Amino acid sequence: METPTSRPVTLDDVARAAGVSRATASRVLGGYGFASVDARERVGAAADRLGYVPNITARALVRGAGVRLVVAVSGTDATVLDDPYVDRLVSAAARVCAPHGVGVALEWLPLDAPAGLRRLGDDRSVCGVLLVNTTAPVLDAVPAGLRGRVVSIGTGSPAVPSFDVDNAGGADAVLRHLHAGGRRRIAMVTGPRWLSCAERSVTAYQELMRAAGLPVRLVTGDFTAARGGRAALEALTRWPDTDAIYAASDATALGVIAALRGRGIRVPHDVAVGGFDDIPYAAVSSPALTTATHPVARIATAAATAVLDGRPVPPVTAFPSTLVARESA
Amino acid sequence: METPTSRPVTLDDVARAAGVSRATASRVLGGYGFASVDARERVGAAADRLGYVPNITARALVRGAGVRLVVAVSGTDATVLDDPYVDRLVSAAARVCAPHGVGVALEWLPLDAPAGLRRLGDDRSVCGVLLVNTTAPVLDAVPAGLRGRVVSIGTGSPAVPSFDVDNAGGADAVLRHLHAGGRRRIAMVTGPRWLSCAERSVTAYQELMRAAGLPVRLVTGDFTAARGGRAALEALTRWPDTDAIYAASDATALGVIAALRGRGIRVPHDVAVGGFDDIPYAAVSSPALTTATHPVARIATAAATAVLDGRPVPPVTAFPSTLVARESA
DNA sequence: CGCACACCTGAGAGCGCTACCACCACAAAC
DNA sequence: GTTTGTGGTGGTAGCGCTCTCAGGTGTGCG
Repeated sequence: METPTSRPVTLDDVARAAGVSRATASRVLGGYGFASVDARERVGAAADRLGYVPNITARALVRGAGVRLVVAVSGTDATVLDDPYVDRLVSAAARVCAPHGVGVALEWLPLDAPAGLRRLGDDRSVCGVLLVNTTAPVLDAVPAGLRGRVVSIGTGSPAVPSFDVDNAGGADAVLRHLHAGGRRRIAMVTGPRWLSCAERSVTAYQELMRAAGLPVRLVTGDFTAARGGRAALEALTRWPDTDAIYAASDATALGVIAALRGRGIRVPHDVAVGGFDDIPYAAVSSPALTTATHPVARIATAAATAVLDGRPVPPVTAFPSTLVARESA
Repeated sequence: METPTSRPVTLDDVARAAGVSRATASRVLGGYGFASVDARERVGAAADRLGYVPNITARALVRGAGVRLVVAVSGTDATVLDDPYVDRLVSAAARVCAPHGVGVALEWLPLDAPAGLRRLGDDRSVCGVLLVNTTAPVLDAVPAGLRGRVVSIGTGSPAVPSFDVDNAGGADAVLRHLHAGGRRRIAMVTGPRWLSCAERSVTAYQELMRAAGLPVRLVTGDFTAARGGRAALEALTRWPDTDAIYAASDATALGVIAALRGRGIRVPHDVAVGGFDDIPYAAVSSPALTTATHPVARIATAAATAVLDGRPVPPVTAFPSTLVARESA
């Protein structure tokens, strides 16, 4: 601020201005070790008089700390990065990381790519990794150097702690609501079948149907609206008496509703529709979508915080999912 | 990979393994300066045999380059960071930055806060700033040290180049479509009035209405669905004969449609609704939303690339917005 | 033969910071 | 008086990398 030259202000400048050594200035600004009240005051004053901002890069280098948190999303191709769910995750992580001087990078991790993970483990500028939508083989391939710096959002494993919504609980809540509403021939549009965390809601569906003596009607989806619409039509073709459709995501459910409307099928009169996620648009769809909550931002925040803190975390952290009953079911 | 100790592989290790100096190894791996074919091969082989990954932090320090790109979103409070639009921006930026070893941080920039900007300018670990939804005063407060490293998404200024969708063009396209459909009493739900890039669509609306001899009916919104719904009701109360509503965002439009449905007003039969953004859910809403495209990811990609490249960019880059006619209008 | 001009290489000086270590002053304990 | 802290301080060795510079070796040309 005061420097006539535009040369950035360094710790040396502050130390000199305060009449102390660089070591003392570092101690004061870093808030560790001893420093007299006098020194603290002089350094503090000099620092904000000069507009000193510590150089995160230099600090990270000497401390051996990373400056990037990588969000690695597994999937068959790079289009998995286009999912609004990923957007939300990245955004929440970037918000948590900002005050720590850490930035977030987003990468696609091919399903069969331990190589990509190894590179992340060997990269000293990476302070942590958030594995998203990953599978057991990928989790098993996590290199030792990454242990403790990586958490999974979704599928977990003994080696990698996981953060996720209670998929089974959320599915259960919506399905019971459907059942309580008198629906007895409930089809489900799933997420990608290779995604084991998504399979938990499929399992919940299957168990509930069997327990209630109801038919199991599964159609594969991929969380997108377009695929959801096609899946709904497919379900109706295979089982014309279907009176409810449970979709594994709200986007899927919205696609389902649109497809049903296109066929002149009334929701919820003819077919009830339930979703999962409670995205902002669920409340304003027509009809308003009955769904279960998925606190994506909170999950990402917790996961990023865990990595940033570096403290050990429990192997599984499940966030509760609660029913939001609206009009569609 | 081969190292028995888990000590990370450094350039020194590679150089030693290849039997050359660190300088030569650096030249080969950095791809600059001269290096014999022999040296190139030996260094390359050693590098991937040892699993060498350059330490971005050290490189950034010596080069004086930053490792973070900050997305700073202006607004009256921190809730502006919850907007899916911001999520999309951050995610796209994070994707572009990843291969460059740069991470993205997300911050809220209070509307009256040049201080926050100055700190970013003095921070040597910040390689660039993406200013989002900002205002002229903020733009004027951009410190000299940040010039050339900052671009704006939305409002621009002589000092800061901007990237944005052609707001006026998109608004125009939707409004003309409304007019062509026979609508003559068209109300508009705006974005936040302090946001000058959003005001461009308001201006387009006003000009078109005046040119066509139609009444100007403005209600203030804030891009959210909830506010859109309230705004629609307000418009209908003030001007009961309104036959079309143009919303400044798709989220707003979805809220408008939900509110109209709640009042038993048919869309588009009684009131036509047009939006702006063409979010994924616009295609599956009921009725499907007529809107104009807003290539958010492309804009963010271009903006981030511009900052990363560091080359001068034209003062204004406008991305075309095209009409997507669906059912709601 | 000498000179210019390629191509190629290694030594080494930092980038800005942290943290280890040695040191000093002074007070309390022996 | 000596020992043992204990608060406070500065010197300085790096963290891993880039890049300048000085110094090679070879080839073409006057």
